[in-house]
Amino acid sequence: MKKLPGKTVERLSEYRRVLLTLISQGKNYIYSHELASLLHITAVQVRRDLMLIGYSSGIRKGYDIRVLVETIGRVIDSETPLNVAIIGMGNLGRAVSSYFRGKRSKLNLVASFDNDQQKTGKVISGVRCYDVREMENMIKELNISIIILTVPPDYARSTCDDAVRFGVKGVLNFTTVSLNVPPTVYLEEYDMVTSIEKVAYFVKESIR
Amino acid sequence: MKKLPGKTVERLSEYRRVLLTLISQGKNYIYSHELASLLHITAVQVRRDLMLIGYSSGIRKGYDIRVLVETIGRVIDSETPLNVAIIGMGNLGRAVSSYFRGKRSKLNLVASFDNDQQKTGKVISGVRCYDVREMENMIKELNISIIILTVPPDYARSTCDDAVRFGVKGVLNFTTVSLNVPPTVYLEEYDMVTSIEKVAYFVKESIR
DNA sequence: TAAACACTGTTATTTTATTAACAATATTTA
DNA sequence: TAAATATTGTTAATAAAATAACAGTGTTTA
Repeated sequence: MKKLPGKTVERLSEYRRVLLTLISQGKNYIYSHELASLLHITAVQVRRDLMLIGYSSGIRKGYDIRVLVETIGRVIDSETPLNVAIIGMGNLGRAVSSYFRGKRSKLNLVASFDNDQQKTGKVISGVRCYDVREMENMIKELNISIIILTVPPDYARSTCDDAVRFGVKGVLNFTTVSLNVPPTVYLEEYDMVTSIEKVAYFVKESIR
Repeated sequence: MKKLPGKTVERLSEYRRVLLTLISQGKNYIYSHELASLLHITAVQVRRDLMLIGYSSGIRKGYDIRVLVETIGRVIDSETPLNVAIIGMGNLGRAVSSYFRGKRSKLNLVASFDNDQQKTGKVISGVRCYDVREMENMIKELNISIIILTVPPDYARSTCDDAVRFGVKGVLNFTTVSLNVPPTVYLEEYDMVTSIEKVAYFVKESIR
């Protein structure tokens, strides 16, 4: 299948998230307009995304939620599970760990790293925490291909460079520092201050 | 000034973030292509964004960083500061607090809320933590117009509804639950699991 | 069972966002 | 100081994303 636009991948992930909660609530079928309204988008958007992944319900009483979840998984999940590590087990690292751990069968959170001796060697928020100096060994040994970077700003660049050198292929950067990676590595950056400022901007504009 | 596209607002916030660190490093001027490369975008993008906010350097040796920061502030910041509260002081709430507190002069983090008696009444990560039952009083008393929602999923909807009822105008939702707000309220949602899945997708596609 | 309806899948259109092109001009160099 | 260069600001072109339109077809209703 042709590589999907990033926006579509994001929405597919969101579809699955709400679909999984609907399953747990005992729902079996869902119309495109229902799914759309749960995510504040249009039904056309939903149908178009599903068209892109080649999914068709055939019937006119909505999509079979289980089948849809499975189809989305076949498209966006890796066939063989990918191993993930969190670097920096401060508040944010621990938050990410508890949000994420065990949620997706094809993404295993296999390790975390920190330089604080109080943390290393222990299991924190469900993940074993290693000393950052063990990064090279563990990335190779555990075949870690994705890191989530939640270290203090001063350590961000060097830690990322190291991880890339040790073979990591994807980086999710939550630090306030903008990183550089070679073109063979996928980098996603998120800055929560930017999100807050965006909210503030539109609030300001609306109450003007 | 006409309302700016959300994407431009995001980039302006990012420009300012890197410009502030550059100032602290003693840099005074910056070319559009330098700023662009720091954020992995093109120089045209930068110049176009600045055009949108009506900023012109006049000279050909880059933008005066201080002036640019000030101009961006005039556009995206509220004239009178906006008050912000974090609801839910778990790991994520505390992380947001330390990322954000004191960073922006026009956004004051004035309170946090939790239902854990161990936390209420104390100052946590630099912010006073109130009992959620005090939300109505405090939102009104402190004139809180923006909330950052970092509560467990089960509390997300009701907490958001309450806050909106008490007068909040902007919501930044970090929970895994998709929310509904009236059209007068601005809602921004971020799901870190989606970001991780996006990274995983592109990693998987690149190593195929 | 026939007509009305509702929903899907897909193409066409519109809108938004990004990139390219380039004239104007400050700055640098010879 | 004159020519060459580099950078900006802006318009034009392109690309990407979202929306609208609608034909086709299960499904429901009378």
